[in-house]
Amino acid sequence: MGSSHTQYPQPVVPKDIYAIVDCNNFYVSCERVFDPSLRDIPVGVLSNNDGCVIARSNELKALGVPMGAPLFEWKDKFIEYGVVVKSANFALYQDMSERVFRSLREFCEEIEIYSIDEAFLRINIGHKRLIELASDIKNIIYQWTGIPISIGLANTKTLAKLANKIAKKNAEHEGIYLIENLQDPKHTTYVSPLDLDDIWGIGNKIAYNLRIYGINNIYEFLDADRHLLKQQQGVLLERTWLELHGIRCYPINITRSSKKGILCSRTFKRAYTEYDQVAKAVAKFADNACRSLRAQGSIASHVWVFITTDRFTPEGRYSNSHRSKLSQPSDYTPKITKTALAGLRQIFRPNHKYKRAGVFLDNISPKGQIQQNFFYQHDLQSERKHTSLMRHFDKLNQIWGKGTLKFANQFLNVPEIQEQALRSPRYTTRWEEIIVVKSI
DNA sequence: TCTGGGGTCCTAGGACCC
DNA sequence: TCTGGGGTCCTAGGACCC
Repeated sequence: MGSSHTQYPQPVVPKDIYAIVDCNNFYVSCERVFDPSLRDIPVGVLSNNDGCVIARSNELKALGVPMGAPLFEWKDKFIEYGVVVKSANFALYQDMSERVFRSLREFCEEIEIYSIDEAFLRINIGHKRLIELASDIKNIIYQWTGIPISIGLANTKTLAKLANKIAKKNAEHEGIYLIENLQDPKHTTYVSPLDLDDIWGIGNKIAYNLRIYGINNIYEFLDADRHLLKQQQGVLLERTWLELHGIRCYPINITRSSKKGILCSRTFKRAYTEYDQVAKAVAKFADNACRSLRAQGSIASHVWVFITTDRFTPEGRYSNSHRSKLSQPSDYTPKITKTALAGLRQIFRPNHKYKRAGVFLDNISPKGQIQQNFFYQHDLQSERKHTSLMRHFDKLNQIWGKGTLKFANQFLNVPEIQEQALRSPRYTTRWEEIIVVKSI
């Protein structure tokens, strides 16, 4: 036996475990909650302008329809297979998302909302029957919201994401999978068929590069030299490697951090050639971006505006952007809109067919924390006035519906920007569209 | 012809995620 | 005819300063 004086590093016994809760085919599942006739048939949800497929039911995936499939290319196949497509209804999805997370909090207070359909949970190891607990969560969420979920359990976020992928792909696990140690041979059956880019943090490009180094699958990646990975691909890949070995690099962030940039942009249904058409769109995007900015209590100091012609037509391609620094950081819609439009003036060129535009607010900081610039002290009073005006503006639009109040520069006489022929009613957010359940 | 070195800040671009 | 939108983080390189 070794000397009792020798100190060996003890294996860390985790006190908790991470779970990722992922809503299955979220947008499709939301549609199905309110329209049961969509169950068990291939369903797709479409992007703005009903351009391409952004969510697919399992039945649609089984037909080989990829993410982002353009509707016009697939139309005939869809008709042949009896596929139902729906226009995206983001207000509904956002509302359903909040319901799911509210329900999750009944089980666990330490939640990080990672995306509209995913959350990380920190579960105390005291719950030793992990699978049973996960199973309870899954059943209750379905019961309360109608949304099916999958749960991956592991010691790190990256492993939990991998476990989740396995849970989804292998029906026998009923949507729940636990990885304590990825090297354990019991996982081989499920891990071997996965590709490098099934790992969270490894995309197309890095998977391609790894293959060049002779790393072709997850097990070869695990055996790779950590320092070499860092040297060739950077710290992010090193962290991925560590996380797969069970070493935590990414903790669960319970406090929701505010956004560091806010973007609002759209592809137009038809190309615009006139300045006024593009300007109207830009004004609308600036307005939307300012709303999110105020909603998180921030101000921005930089305003980007960008325009671009159709990316699929090579001839006459033009795209440009302009960045302005505000004299003072602001959340005031008229000021930001004016700045965006001034930027647009700089980059707009006639005789182009513009297909897309956007406004991006950058260098964001919390409101009220910014030091007043000495030279702008006299603006203080007008700023207070602006703040009060925007508060009322937001309040009224919240009560009476988005778009009740608008600024004049959005009233240029051009057609509506989006077309969503197949959108389902906003069941949960609009009184006039809510489902009426007849009582007996 | 030759022509320092180190630090910081900013920006653009790339890669990833959903 | 018709091809989404909104984020994050890291890094390399330039500007600028001493």
